Amino acid sequence: MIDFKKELNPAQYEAATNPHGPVLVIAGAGSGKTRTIVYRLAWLVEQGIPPESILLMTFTRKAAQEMLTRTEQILGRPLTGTNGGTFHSFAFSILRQNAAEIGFPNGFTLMDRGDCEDVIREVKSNFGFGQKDRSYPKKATLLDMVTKSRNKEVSIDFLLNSEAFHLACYGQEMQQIAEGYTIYKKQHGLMDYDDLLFYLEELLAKDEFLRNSLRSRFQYIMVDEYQDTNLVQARIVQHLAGKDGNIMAVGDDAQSIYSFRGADVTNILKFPDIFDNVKIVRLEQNYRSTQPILDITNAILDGAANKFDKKLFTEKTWGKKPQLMIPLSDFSQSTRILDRIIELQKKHGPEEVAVLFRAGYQSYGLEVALKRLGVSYKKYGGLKFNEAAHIKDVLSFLRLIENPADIIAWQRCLGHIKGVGPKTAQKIANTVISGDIKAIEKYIKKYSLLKDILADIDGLREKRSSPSTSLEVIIPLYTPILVATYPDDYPRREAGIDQLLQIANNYTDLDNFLADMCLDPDQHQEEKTQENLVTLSTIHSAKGLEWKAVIIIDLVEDRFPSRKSMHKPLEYEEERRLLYVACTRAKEELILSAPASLYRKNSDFNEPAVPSPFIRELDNYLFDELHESYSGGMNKQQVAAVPSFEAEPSYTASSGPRKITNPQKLGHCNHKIFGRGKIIEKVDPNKLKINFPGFGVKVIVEDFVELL
DNA sequence: GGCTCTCGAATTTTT
DNA sequence: TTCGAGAGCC
Repeated sequence: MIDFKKELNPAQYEAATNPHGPVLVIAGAGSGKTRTIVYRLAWLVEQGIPPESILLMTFTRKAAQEMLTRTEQILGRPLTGTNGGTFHSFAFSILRQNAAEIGFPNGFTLMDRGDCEDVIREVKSNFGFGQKDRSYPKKATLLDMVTKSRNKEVSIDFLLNSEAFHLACYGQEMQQIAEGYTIYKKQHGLMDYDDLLFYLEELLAKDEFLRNSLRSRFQYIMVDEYQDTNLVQARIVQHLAGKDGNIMAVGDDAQSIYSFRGADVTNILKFPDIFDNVKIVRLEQNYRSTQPILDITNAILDGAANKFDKKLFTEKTWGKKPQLMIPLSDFSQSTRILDRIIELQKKHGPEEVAVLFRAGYQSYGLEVALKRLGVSYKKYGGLKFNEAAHIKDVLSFLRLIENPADIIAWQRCLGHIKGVGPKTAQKIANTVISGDIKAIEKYIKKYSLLKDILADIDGLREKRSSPSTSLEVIIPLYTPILVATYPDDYPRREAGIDQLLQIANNYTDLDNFLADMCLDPDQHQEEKTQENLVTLSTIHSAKGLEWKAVIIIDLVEDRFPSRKSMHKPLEYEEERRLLYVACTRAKEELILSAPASLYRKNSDFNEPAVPSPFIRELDNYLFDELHESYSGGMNKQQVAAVPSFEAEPSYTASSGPRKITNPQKLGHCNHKIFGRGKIIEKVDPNKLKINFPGFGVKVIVEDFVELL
């Protein structure tokens, strides 16, 4: 038996052992949220609840797996039958069994982001939109708007007016594209990520029998990261749980970082209104981080426009102050960070170090440096394995085995034939679907490769072969295409296809394999990597994880917060929460890095960079500041070495919160001694505040610089 | 209809 | 610099 009272604090205990009815757990960062869920699971099982009547909804499948594994550990026995996963994977499993009922009698194929963009392009060109207009929104933008309007459940016009006003004149056509997109998907048996949720809702709403059977099957429901659910997800939860069900929602409004995809914090706020007799439990004691780290994270939230009523506390009052590193450039940042990784791995263990960043591409420099030194790493976020062109190519063949109506896949497969583009591919596909043997023969005569492709696909469909067997047929067919298309790097891509074959070995069902490649593309990559590696991760993918030492890079304007969010208050605030999430991942050491300049591909110059406003507004007693010297070392609080006019020590933030300015508008200038610099703001009538890479911020009389 | 060349725009986060 | 879309030629 587990001594729950001893293992949990009173609030955690209350949440974990609540016998009946809805519970809302407001769990601050590092407050033992996962622990509470895990003990909740264990408690339910010890009370004699069958594990298969528990449904655990998380944001990634990785999180669900981890919770189930930890529960098994403390229970000391396997937990069979518990359903754990993401909303999307849950939706897929229900929908594939009830496809006909929602208008997909022949089943459906799940599309990833790239497929959706292809459909959008197709629809757009069918309408003939944007043919002469070079500034017409791109397919990616169009898809963004279509899916955002769905996820936020607002009209396209409303969306454009509120957050993309420059596109408002395209509203009418976008609306048509959105409708055409919906029709196209239905006609060809395709679904995107949003469809999984909306069709599930539709099914639950109209099929009372199914709804009741799911309700009686899942007596206990837990939803993690509730602040990141969107409206339709919240309604799905209501359908599944009923008004007074045994539902436990866990979340933290300060960690809401997915509003760009329609997540709505009000879900958490309205939870007590929607369900009856909600018990609210607050977890406020932080068990993860030391006090100096919490001081800085609390300060970051303090700057929020709509303040969070939250002050985390810890008993770990000891600990090192966080450090702010100012490398000379983003290029040298990689080397300096590499030094720190090695040092921190020695101190805390190789697994306990992570480098976090805003966007996937920001780790490229560091990845090159790591590879050069032969240091292995694991990376989360950024480009996905299954987004590589050659992987998508191979998967398209498999998709045609499942779903012959999948025109997008036909276009990918047949596009490799010389002289066949999207239009011809579509014609051939339609001929094949209609079964007009004579017409097919004609095409085969014209395009010799077509014969093999069709024969393989037909053969595999008839035999209903396993995913790996099918791949073994497809790979020899595809390899010549691969070699011809990518003459310089096909060996690397071949290795990727081998890896895909490894993954396929774990599946018996082609349907599930294809869906998982969209729903959870990374899981097997992770298995493949060994333990004991430093982690590189986007902040979004780092949610819910923790390390002893965390390094956050590229904390400069335009990169973090991203340029696009600078002038949109809501997005700007989300960036702040994102930084909050990043910093609260650290248990013992936190290092922030704000390079003084950024390399721009299109100019030979390193452009000066301004530290993120979130950093600038922090009081300087919260962290130690280190500057990179020209010899490559890091010096504490180094002041510019060159005699200067009114030199300011770089960004010590001594003056408290500073005004957010818009450096783009002020432009750049040249100075005889400091060289090229970025103008930050105008001070006095004739003085400028200028950031010179390597020298720091200076205030200089305008006449001494040459404006560029 | 497909392929290639040229010119213009632009650069997040994820299921 | 790179990507993507359009125009014009095959």
